[in-house]
Amino acid sequence: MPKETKKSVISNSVIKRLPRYYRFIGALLRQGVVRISSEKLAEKMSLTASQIRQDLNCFGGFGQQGYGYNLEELKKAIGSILGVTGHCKTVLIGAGNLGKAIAAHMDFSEYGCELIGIFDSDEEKIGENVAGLEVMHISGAKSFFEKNKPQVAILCVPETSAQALADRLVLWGIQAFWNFTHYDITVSHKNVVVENVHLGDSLMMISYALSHSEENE
Amino acid sequence: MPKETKKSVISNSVIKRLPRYYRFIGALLRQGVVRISSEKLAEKMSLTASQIRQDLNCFGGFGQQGYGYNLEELKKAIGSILGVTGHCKTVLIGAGNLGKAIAAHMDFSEYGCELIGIFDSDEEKIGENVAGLEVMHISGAKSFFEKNKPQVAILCVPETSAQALADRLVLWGIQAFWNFTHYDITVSHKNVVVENVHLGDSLMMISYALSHSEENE
DNA sequence: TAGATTGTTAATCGATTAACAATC
DNA sequence: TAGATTGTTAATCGATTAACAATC
Repeated sequence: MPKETKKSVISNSVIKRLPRYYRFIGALLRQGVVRISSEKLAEKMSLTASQIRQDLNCFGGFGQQGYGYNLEELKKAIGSILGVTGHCKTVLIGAGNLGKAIAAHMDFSEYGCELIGIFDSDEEKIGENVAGLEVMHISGAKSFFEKNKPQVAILCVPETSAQALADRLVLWGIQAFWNFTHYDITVSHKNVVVENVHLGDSLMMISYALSHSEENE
Repeated sequence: MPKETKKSVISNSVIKRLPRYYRFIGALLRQGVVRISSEKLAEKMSLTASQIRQDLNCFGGFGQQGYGYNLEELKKAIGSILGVTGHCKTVLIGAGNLGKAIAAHMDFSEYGCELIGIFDSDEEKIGENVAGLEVMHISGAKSFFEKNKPQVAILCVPETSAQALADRLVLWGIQAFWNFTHYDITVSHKNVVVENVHLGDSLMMISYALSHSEENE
């Protein structure tokens, strides 16, 4: 029987690796693999066996000496650690190109979330159907929040409105942001969960890598 | 005069922080700030002054004792390090919801890239206008690549086609991937630049954080 | 039992922070 | 010149890797 929650504080480096484990384990299961040793998994993921064992042992002894790890068990365990079995009530703010694509593209339930409302300030977009939901005007957000108590806000608005909006959303009870804007929410709201998807930063890393690899050729 | 390229190998931790510096410096400039000390900047960015000085000194002495850093100079320096002045030729593969949104939403030139072609395998999408470009059929990609030599591929295809596609693209000369699929390109193509935008991973981090913060309340 | 492989402790490595002399 | 603040070296901290005894 695995002893859960061994360490009281898990380092951020470990946590950030969990979704990747979860993905690889899922893929292996789909291929019909039943068990795997830390060494074999390490090889597949380009990690060290040591790191895998250390990482997993932060949460409990999921393996068995001489056998390795049972993948089904492991997937369940990591899934429950990541909270994918939950359903955080989530709203999308900003139904532009990107917002719509996110709403339509993501299978929220697979990641422990549930999209329950979409808001925009543009009158033209109100009433549009996006991912099975009607876009609502932002002016109705406050009462919607009071009634439905969403915890997560997806921010897909222009940078100029992001700061003021984030302030209001926190006031209205939002506990976490999935932030697609350039605005750095963490700086002003220290006690709120923020996951930044700075697409521009990510793209710049590519131009950095390319401009510096050319030098070596 | 700043002495460029001081360290021969820059650690990844430093590089990943550069885009954030670049954003903050840009914002400060827009506010009319001319110079800043490492201490003040650290405060604004929730970092330590030490770290900022260490980071910047990997690339050269951009500051001046007793004065601090000139923001305009610094922005130019970091921009040129990041390669935003270049224009990596970029193609988008997959003109679904997400692909279209990325093409329309990103100002590629701001990040040192240039979108020169969009491909899809769905006959229905061919000819559609996305971000000023006509969607082309993937069957024409090879000759397009030979002629135009794109370096970067944005991958917005279903996971099932990602692996085979990545293999072909590498064969056709793609040097970097901006990867929006679940497939881990790095594992099979070690010498290619890969920047992953695993939106699912990012969303899971939110459900993790929320499910664990509730325990503390 | 013998072999395999974990869980865990100890050693190493790298990144961050602190301190301070150099200097604008 | 005196004050401010950098660039840089040294100290600390944390994360990764190696090693091995425990055990299935």
